[in-house]
Parts: sequence; structure tokens; C-alpha cells
Amino acid sequence: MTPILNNNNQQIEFGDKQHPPGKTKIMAALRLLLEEKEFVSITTAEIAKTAGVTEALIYKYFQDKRDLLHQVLAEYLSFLISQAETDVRGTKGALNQLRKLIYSHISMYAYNRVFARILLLEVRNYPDYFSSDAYRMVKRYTSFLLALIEKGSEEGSIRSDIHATAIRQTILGAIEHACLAGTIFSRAINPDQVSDEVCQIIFRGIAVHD
Amino acid sequence: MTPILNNNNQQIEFGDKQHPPGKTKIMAALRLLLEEKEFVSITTAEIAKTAGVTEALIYKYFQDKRDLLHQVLAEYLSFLISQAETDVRGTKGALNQLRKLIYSHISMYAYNRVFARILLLEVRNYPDYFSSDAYRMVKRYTSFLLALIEKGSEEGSIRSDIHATAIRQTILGAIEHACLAGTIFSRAINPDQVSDEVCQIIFRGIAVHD
Amino acid sequence: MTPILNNNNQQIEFGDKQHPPGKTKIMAALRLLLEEKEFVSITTAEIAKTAGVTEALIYKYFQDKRDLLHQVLAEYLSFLISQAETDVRGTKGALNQLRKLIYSHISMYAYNRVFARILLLEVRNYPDYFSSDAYRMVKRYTSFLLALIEKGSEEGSIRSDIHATAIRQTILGAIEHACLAGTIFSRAINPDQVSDEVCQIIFRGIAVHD
Amino acid sequence: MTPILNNNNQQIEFGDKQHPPGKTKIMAALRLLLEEKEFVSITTAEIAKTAGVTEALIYKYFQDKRDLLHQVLAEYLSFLISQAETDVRGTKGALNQLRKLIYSHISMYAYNRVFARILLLEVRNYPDYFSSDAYRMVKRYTSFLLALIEKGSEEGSIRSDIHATAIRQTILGAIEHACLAGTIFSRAINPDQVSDEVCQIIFRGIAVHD
DNA sequence: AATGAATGAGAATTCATTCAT
DNA sequence: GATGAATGAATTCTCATTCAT
Repeated sequence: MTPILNNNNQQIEFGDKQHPPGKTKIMAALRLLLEEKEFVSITTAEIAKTAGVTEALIYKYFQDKRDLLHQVLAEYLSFLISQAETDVRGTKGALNQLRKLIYSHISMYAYNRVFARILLLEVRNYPDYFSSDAYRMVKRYTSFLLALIEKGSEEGSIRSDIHATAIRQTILGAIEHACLAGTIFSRAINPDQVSDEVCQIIFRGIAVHD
Repeated sequence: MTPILNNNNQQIEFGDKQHPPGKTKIMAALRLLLEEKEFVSITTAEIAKTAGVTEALIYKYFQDKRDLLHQVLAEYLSFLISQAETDVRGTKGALNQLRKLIYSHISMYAYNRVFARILLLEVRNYPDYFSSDAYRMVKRYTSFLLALIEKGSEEGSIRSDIHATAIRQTILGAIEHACLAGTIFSRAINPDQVSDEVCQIIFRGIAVHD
Repeated sequence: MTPILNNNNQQIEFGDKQHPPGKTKIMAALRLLLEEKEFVSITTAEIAKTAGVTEALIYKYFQDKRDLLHQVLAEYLSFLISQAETDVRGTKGALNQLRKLIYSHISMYAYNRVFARILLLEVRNYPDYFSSDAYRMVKRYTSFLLALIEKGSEEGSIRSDIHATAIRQTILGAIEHACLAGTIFSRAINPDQVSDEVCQIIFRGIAVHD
Repeated sequence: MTPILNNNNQQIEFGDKQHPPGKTKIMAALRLLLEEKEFVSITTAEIAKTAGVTEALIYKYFQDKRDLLHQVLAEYLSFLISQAETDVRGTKGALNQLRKLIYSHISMYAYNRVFARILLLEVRNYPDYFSSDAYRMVKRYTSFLLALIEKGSEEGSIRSDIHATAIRQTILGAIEHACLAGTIFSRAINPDQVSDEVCQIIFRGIAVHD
């Protein structure tokens, strides 16, 4: 089993539990298999066998193998997004909100290695990802992040002499890079430490100011 | 033809011109094809045809298709490394050296899209990359970067209250993320602008200090 | 068609008719093709074409080309074994039973050249045969033969100053060598004559006793 | 190194030492490789590498890969034949001569596993063997054996109511089968024991005579 | 006597995918 | 909601072999 976990390490229940059992089993099977190998070397036969269904059933619920991957990713993203919204609602001040969001984002990778694998390594190489629902959700998430940065600029807590998009880029890059090695080499990621480091650098810079 | 270009957009000549002609043609063919599609959808038949040799010759010079990819990557990396060494030699002060290096790194991606494709998108998903010579060169490059950051800390120009590795991570993450979109969507990357943005944020932070 | 024949030249019906149609066709196709050429020069494409199925189906039912060969062999062996059991049940005295068994064994080769080809020429060179089910059946058969010889020794009809295993070895060697030339050069094997010769020599020896 | 050994475990020197060094090295390389795997899974590239020459050189001295195998076999056979002639010259009485020959034949297999592999497992499946020089040498050897049996019949020491060819068949079959298992599973063959067993059975029969 | 470079042609095997039931 | 049977189409990789030098 590879359930989806929140940043208290608790298993998430999805609202979309209305999946037929076969579909649920297939998605769980792919999640399980992604713990151990890359998507390309997972065959539909393997997925079906792990799920305890026939290969044909995969094509009942998913357009093709990549669509399955994207739907699995979308489930994770829907959680990440609702988490981000909750975070912002429960915090005051753009910088604090940003810090909270960075922490949640890193936690998501830390507790859901499969999510990290998919988003950081598996989907990007193939053009079809960029027209998937999952990608649309990513855009939604990053827009949300951008809006937060812009709000910070207006507030006066975030520098306004740098493009908000450049700031977003750097934050996301820092997060991803910090989690990439852990993901690739299956090493533990410590969300507290990593988010502190990222925030220190991004918020205050590395140069010694005099 | 897809020659390797430096940051003045000039074609690089490799010292290792001692390749047999067939090998050179094969590597050039892969570079050319990578301009237009992902590695997985490039067939060995296509590579051979483009190179004007037979498929079998690929397997004389490369262990398999991925080894070819890694060797192509290694050629780019050998240039990136020598460039980094030159940069540091020609500049004074860790921060300035770092800025120069960031600029060169981004330029390398900007002028050699194929290099960016390979390093940012194609090799990471497959475990065999991490035991390749190319990966060893990447490690060499990042060690070099780390040493530079440590030197900055000693000099007093770079904060020493943050792990040098965390700083490196953030820099590399920022660079990669900044170049990733351009690489994926084949959009131009402006090395001056991108490196300025990255340096502003990383060097000075995003928070308004009072 | 290359059905399996008993020593009255009658076609054998297998109990294991529960094969899916494609699997049956593939096995029949290989039997047919083995009438005319060696296993190595039979391609999977040829097998599929002869069977009227696609090559891929072969790999649905068999692990690889050799596994197909082993499964075809196993079908023959399952018949040989049941034949041997029948022979022994219907005859009295170890020597007579042995003679009957030798006759049946030689008949099996005589009437099923493909079986002879496979067992005497095709499987032995490759180590994987020795971990196949087919090989396990051969062991079962030769154990049965050994038990028969031991019974003869206890009865007093077979010399007990020679290892039963040595006797078995010599009998099997004599049978195989006698059938080998016929198999290789596609010459008819006369079961009556060959089994008489083998039995005369093995049972009574070649030296003139005085 | 895989030299050819006689039945005193001494290394044989061939008269045909006039081979050019490359040819000798290639034949030795094949002998060495055959200690560990089947002929089909030995590649010409491997042979060349082991021999320390280029693949092209193999085709200078041998028509093709199988011709190389046959020439290696022929060297062994030339020794077996001269050994057989020596044996007969030094012994009196057809049965004694036969016994000596059986012993030498088994010793040859016992001390030269590669020879056994080639003759018992590798050459038979392929029709081209039967038009090779090596096969002609085998025929010469078996004719020699047949003549010996016929001489025994005339002498009165060997039964004349059985075809000499049937006797020869049984003897060769017994020897081969006795050595086959040892060859396949790389188990030691004890020439004294095996030849005793074979001779006991073949010479005196297995039935208890009253 | 020997080599470096290159090839032709196949050949097994893989895998996602479909469809009738 | 699910399956058993079968396929199409490709794709990597292998390997013996050749030839100019």
C-alpha cells in the first residue's frame, strides 16, 4: 500500500472516493510500483498483476498508461493545493505564509516519495504532460504562489524590485533541488531542516551585508 | 550539425578529436536529433541513418543507447568544467567568481539546448546514469562550486551560518528551474537577465530588511 | 500436423487439452517445423506464421523460445512415462518388463522423430534444460527404470554384482546411440530389430562364454 | 590454457606444430572458452579477445566459426586415433584390445572435457559437421573399432550371432552415456571404474545365466 | 601475418493496446 | 464492472563476417 500522507504523516482520505474498486486498485498498484522503479520500466502487465485485475481494465479507466500516471499525480496535487490554501488561511503576513507553504511543499515530497518521483522525474520529459489535467493543477498551484509573492510586495514585506516570477522560480527551484537528491537516492528528507535552509537563503540572501 | 558552443556563441573544438570517424558521426547525430525530440522517441535506426552508419556500429562504440547519451553529455560537461575553471582564474573575490560561474552555467544551457535537455530532463530518471562517467563529472563540477562557496565563507563575503551545501543546492536549483521552462518549451533563455535575477535573489535575499 | 504417436502408430490424445487454442497451435507448429530443421534455425517468426498467430502470443504462453521447446518435449515425455507404467503393469518378470520398456522407448523414437531430435540433439547443450520441468520428467523416467533394474536384482534375474546405475546407463546409452544415427540422417528406425540387438547384447553380453 | 592430455594426464605435443602463432592462439582460446560455456554462446569477439588477436584473423585461418570448432575437434581426434592404434599394437586378443580401447576412449573424455563437450554435445546438431574432416576422422575411428570386433568374431572370442555394427553401437553408446552426465555437469569421470562397468556389462551381459 | 573499421541482416523479445464476451 | 485471448508494430541489440590497409 502506498497511501497519500499529509505533513503530520497521517493518511489522507480523498473526497473522490467514488472511484470504482478496480480503478482504485490500479492507481494504488502504480503508486506501489513507483516506490521501486521508474515509470517506463513498469509494464501494464505488472500494474495489472499488482492490482489483481486484468490489463484490459486499465484501459477502461485510463486513456493510456501515461494518463494513469497523470491521474495518480493529480490526486497528490489536489491534496497539495488544498493544503496550500489551508496554510495561507491559517497564517498572517506574506512572508510567514510563504514560509508555511514552503514547509508544506517540502513535507509533501518528504512523506510522499512517489509524488516527488512523478513530479520531479517522470512527467516532464513527455510533451503530453503539458496538456494534462495534472499540469493544469500545477499551474493553479504556482499561480497561487505567485499571487502570494505579489501580495507580499504590496504589503512591503517582499522586495518589489525583482519580478515576482523570478522569485517564484527561485523558490521552486530551491525546493525541488533540495528534494531531488533525496528522491533519486531514496534518502530521507527532513522538512524542518530543508525548509529552514531554503528560507534563510531566499529570504535573507547569502551575501554578508555591511 | 549541432556543435558545442561557448558563451560567446563560438564553436568549441574538443581535444578528444581522436575518436574514430564513425563514433564522432554517431555522437553528432544524436545531438542533432535531440534538438527535436526526446531521447526515448529517438530510435537507434534513426541515429544510425542520420549518422550515415549502420546501427551495429553504435554498439561497437557504446555499450547501449543510454551509454551513447551519457558520452554525449560527458563531452558537454568537460567543456562546462574547463569553462568554470577559466572563470574562476580570471576573476577576483568569491562572490564575483560565483556570479561569473552562474552566468557561464546559464549561458551553457542557453546556447546548448541539447545539453540542457539531456542534463535536466533525460538522464535523471534512469539509475544507470548515476554510475556513469558523466555523473562523475557532474560531481566534480558541483564539488568545485562547493569549494568556491566555502572559500567565500572564509573570506567573509558569504554567510557562514548556513551550510555551504545548502547554498549550493539553492543556487543550482534556481539556475535549473530558471532554465527548465525554456528548455521544455523551447523558449529562448537570456543569460544576462536570468543570471541577474538569480544573483539578486540569492545574494541579497527577498525580504525587505529594515 | 505432427501428432504424437504410440507404438501402434496411433495418434495420442492428451488429457491436457485444456490449453488455449493459440498455445496448442504454437506447440503443433514447432513440432511440424522440427521435422525439417534444427531448432536454432527455426525462427519465432516462422513458428508464429506456421501456427497462424502473432509472435507476441508465443511470449504470452512461453517464457522464451527454449521454454516452448521444453514444453513440447514435456508433452512427449508425459506419454513416454505413462507408456512405461502401462508396460510394466502388463508384463511379468523384471527382464521381460525391461525388454518391453526398451522396445517402447525405441518405438517412441522410431515413431516420433521430433521427440528424438529434441531429446537427443536439441536440449542437452543448453544449461537451462536441466532446470526445466521436462528434465524433471526425464529424471522421473530414469528413476522408474532404475527401480525396475533393482527389482530384477532382488528377484535374482539381474546380476547384482554391477551397480544398477551402471546397468541403466548402458541400456540408455545403447538405445540412444542406436537411434541417434537414424535421427540425424532421417533414416527409418526398426524398433523390433534395434530392440532385439540391444537386448541380446545387454542381457547376454558379447563374450563367448565357455 | 587448455592443452590436450593423454591418459597419463600428460600434455600432448602435436606433430602439426607448424600452425602460425595466431592460429594456435585462436584454437587455444576456443578450447579455453569451451570449458565454461556452450559454443553458441561464445562469440567471435570473445574468442579474438581471449586469443589476443583481432576477429578478422579468425577468418584468415578458418572458413567460419564452425570450421574453427571442427578443426579444434580434429586435433583431439587425431590424438584419439593414434592412441587407439598404439593400444591395439601393444595388446594381444580382440577382447583385451577392445578393453584397452574402451579405457583409452573414456580416459580421453575424462581428461579432456572440452573434447567431450564438442563431440557429445556441440557438433551433432548441425548438418555441416557431417561433411567436415573431423567427421571423417570419427568414421575412421569407428571403422577401426568395427574391424577389431570383426577380428574378435573370427578369432572366436566375440559372439558372431550379432551384427558387429550392433555391438559397436552398444559399446559406443555405453561409453558416451557414461561420460555424458560427467561432461554436462562437470563432474569427474573415473576411467578405471567406468571402463570396468562398461566392459563387465557389455562383455558378460546382465542376465544371470544358469 | 595481422588489424581497424565497419556492416548486413536478422532475431528474439517487449509492450501497450484492443475487442468480443 | 471485468476478463481472456490475441495482436501490431516496433526496437534494441547481437554477431558473424568482410575488406582495405
